[in-house]
Amino acid sequence: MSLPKPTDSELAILQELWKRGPSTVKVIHEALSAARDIGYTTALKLMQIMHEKGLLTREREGKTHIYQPAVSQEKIQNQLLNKLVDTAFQGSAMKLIMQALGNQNTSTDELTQIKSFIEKLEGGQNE
Amino acid sequence: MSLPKPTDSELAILQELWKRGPSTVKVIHEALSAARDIGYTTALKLMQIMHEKGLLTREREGKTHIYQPAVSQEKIQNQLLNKLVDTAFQGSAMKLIMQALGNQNTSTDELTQIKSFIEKLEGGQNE
DNA sequence: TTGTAATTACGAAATTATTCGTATAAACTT
DNA sequence: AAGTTTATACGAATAATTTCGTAATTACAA
Repeated sequence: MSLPKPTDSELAILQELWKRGPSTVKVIHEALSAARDIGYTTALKLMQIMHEKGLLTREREGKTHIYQPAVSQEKIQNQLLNKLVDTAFQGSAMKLIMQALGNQNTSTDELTQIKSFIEKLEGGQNE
Repeated sequence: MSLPKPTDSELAILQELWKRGPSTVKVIHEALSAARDIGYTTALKLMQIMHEKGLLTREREGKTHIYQPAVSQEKIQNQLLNKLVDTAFQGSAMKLIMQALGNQNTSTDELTQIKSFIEKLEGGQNE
């Protein structure tokens, strides 16, 4: 049974939690406020919903709740990546990668890193 | 002024149109029906909305409309890719690429293609 | 213990996306 | 021309997401 795909707002909250570690609604609300107007109870409600869905765990600490992601960043990234590959790139990860390489102006340094990563993969596959 | 981001249903319709070329609602409806249950008027309405939004152009031919994408596949792919990089990979295309390479089990042949594509990019950047 | 501030819980409004029923219009058939 | 078929247009129901106001609860302070 797989986890529900986070909505855009939910993903923004997960990002903050991955970055900051376990946090209160207050902290997350302040972080989100930097990027856009959002009421406190809106942030609260979103986090409550995420908790119900199983995207977050929480723990009571006095009167407040401390929230944490219940899923790894990598897992969610892969979930979103798979979806994009399927819906926009005809299921071909290679197409997506080429497109990303071509249009995201990656630095020469990064290109080198990617290349050596590929070589490592090739090594692994042959032996 | 940029084009609106297509929703999931809209993207599915764009995919069919990119694949098949200019098509009627009837044809698209049949294509979508292969993947999931969807009423004819639902498909029609979606395409009408996409036309209003500027995602599709259309031309009358007798009593029917022939629809076409008003945007290139590449452009939409980049739009979605950019969004994913921003919202899920901290703005780093390289992170996304590495993640895709690691988890989408790309074949050795494809890896080679990607590598030579990178080399071409590196060449272009240095000269 | 009463009051105040901070936090959560709840419910519902607002927004966006999806779905489809019914009415209307156009073209073809007889 | 009247009837049949095929398509569009329109409006509204349903569903999913986002939003926030208000009430209840908790902890702390006076």
